[in-house]
Amino acid sequence: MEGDAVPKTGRPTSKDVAHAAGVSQSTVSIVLAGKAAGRISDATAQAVRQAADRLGYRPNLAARSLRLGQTRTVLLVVPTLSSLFFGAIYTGAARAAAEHGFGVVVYPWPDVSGPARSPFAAAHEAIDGILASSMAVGVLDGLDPLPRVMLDSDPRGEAPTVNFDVAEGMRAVAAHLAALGHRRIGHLAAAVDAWTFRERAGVLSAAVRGRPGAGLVREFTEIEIGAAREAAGRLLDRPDRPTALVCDDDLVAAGACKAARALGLDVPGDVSVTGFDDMLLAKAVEPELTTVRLPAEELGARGMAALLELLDGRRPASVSLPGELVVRASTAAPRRP
Amino acid sequence: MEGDAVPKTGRPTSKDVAHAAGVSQSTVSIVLAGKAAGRISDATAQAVRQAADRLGYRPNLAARSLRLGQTRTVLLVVPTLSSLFFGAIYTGAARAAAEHGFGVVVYPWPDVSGPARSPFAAAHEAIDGILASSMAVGVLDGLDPLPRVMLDSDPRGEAPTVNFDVAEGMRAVAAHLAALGHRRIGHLAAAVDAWTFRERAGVLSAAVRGRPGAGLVREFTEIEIGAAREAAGRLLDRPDRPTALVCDDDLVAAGACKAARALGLDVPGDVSVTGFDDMLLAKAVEPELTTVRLPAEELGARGMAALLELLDGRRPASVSLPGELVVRASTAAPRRP
DNA sequence: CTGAAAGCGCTTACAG
DNA sequence: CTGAAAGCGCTTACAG
Repeated sequence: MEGDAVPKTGRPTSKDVAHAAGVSQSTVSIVLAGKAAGRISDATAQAVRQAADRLGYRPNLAARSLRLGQTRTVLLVVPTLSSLFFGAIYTGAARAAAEHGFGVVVYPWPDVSGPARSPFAAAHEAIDGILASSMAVGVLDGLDPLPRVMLDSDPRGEAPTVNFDVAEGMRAVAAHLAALGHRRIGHLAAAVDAWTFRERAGVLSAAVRGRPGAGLVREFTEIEIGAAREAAGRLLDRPDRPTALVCDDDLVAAGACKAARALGLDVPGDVSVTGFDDMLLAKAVEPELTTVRLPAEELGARGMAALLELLDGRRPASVSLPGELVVRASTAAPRRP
Repeated sequence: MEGDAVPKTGRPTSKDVAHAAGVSQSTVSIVLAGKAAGRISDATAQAVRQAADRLGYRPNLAARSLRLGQTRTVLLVVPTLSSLFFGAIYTGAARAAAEHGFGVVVYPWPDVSGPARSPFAAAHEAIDGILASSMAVGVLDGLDPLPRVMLDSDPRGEAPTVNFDVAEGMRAVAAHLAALGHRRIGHLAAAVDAWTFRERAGVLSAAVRGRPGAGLVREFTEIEIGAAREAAGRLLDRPDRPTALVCDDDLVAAGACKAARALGLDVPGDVSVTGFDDMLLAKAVEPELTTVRLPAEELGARGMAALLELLDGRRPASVSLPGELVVRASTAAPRRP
């Protein structure tokens, strides 16, 4: 505690630790990197660790990055953070990254209300790889050739993908409704040009087309409560009113329920409604929503694992996570099938 | 386009640009930092910028950070990202930061489902300052003495704060309910040890105490739909059932509505319910919630502005953002006042 | 108006 | 088993 060289400028450096422990900077570096085994005597290693502790030493990451040519940080690009869904993806990704000593920087882009510049003009562009989720087609084209894994995206692209099996989820919705006896189906489709929504529309169309006597009408809507309500109203106003409304998102389903109620229609008595995602909202509204559970946190974690493999020089397999149908109170047999 | 020295290892450096433009590295640095005025001839500056463009040069941030001793990155610590509220704070903070060339790294902490380690053990700890929101008391104690601004936190701490005026918001709720004729008030209080909730409880107690003939009962609940529903059930089961339920969060209010419905009680006919936050949920449920609008995105932006001031050596003033009462359909006069 | 040099703090061959 | 040295890419005095 006596004559330790107190570093002049705030934080102690490895040089300070070396001085305090009476060894060289190289020794400090080797010990603190956990590479002492068979190279540094136990006594010396002990001394280094104690000195580091005492001084409160933490390595300067900028220097390490510069030397190593890598930052141990990856960028997560999501369309917005105004959705629990992407918050969950981040949480999963950050957890998986932390297990490997990596950090995650999120960038909502392109986000109307978010940062205006591209992720790569931002100050924190010191990055080893990119995880991008649910991007509209072409949004990421022509950008950095950094190692990249795509989440919830068209698997036919060049980058490895980690997806939900939305096709299976949508088929389960169609089968559930068919079993209940619904024949006139309305689809409240998200007006978002992304793989997942095209996939859902295609599967639902095919499923209904495959059933004799069944018909499908479709309206597009922003994923927003007011817009969803209006779109649902248009569907519900039709002379051949659908007995079931399949929605691309729980929020859209909430809007659909509001539209039904405004027309004096009971859910699920007069019209059944299904959602997609199974985030918090599905159980907050009344009736609670029949929906497809998409494990967003796991998607983030698996995506990060794949990216870490990629950074490690391996080629990760593309994976598809099952989406599970959760039947709650918003679906029932139609009154007059 | 002819004999440009193609950099060996991927990315071009300022040295490559210097060589391509036929100048020194210093000149490149000065020009690209925008400090050429009166120091470098226009022709030279032109040549540098063209060479940089052509090579696709982008400065290595690790090297810049090392040299400058600062990273132009700040850390945003929030309790969780499983809440739209904190997503909005991030969005606002990131926007304000980007305007000044700063990046923001979010860290949900302590978050059960999030990264396990403290923000300062994480890989991305290369940071100039900290913005922390809605932390439980003492959570940030004993950490880095980095410049810090607290959001939605006790203003009596050492760090500058940027807050909502929750006291005023809660007073508006109490006045609204009083004007409607409610006398028996139930408070569904968040079981979270944070400044904002203690403030709300204190203000509501005082407001009710100040009205002759009025009474207050309080139950604590996690901010979670199932827990809120149970807590609301306990309040609604009392012989002197409250005619109005004041909730610390819209999600809690949604749970309260469910509890009422389960008991055959109409909202707002038999019991009025108010929320707090006015995030998406408030308009997704039925009836739509009377609530206090808390401008979370603005909180993030103002907080970042304050932190940037602090990093600039100035001492920002603490600010308090008004929370506005939004009257919707979940409150009405009690049937038997 | 421009260049040569130092140095930020780290890690990793290379000597010994 | 340990140390001296080089070098990652940048910015900023300092010369000229």
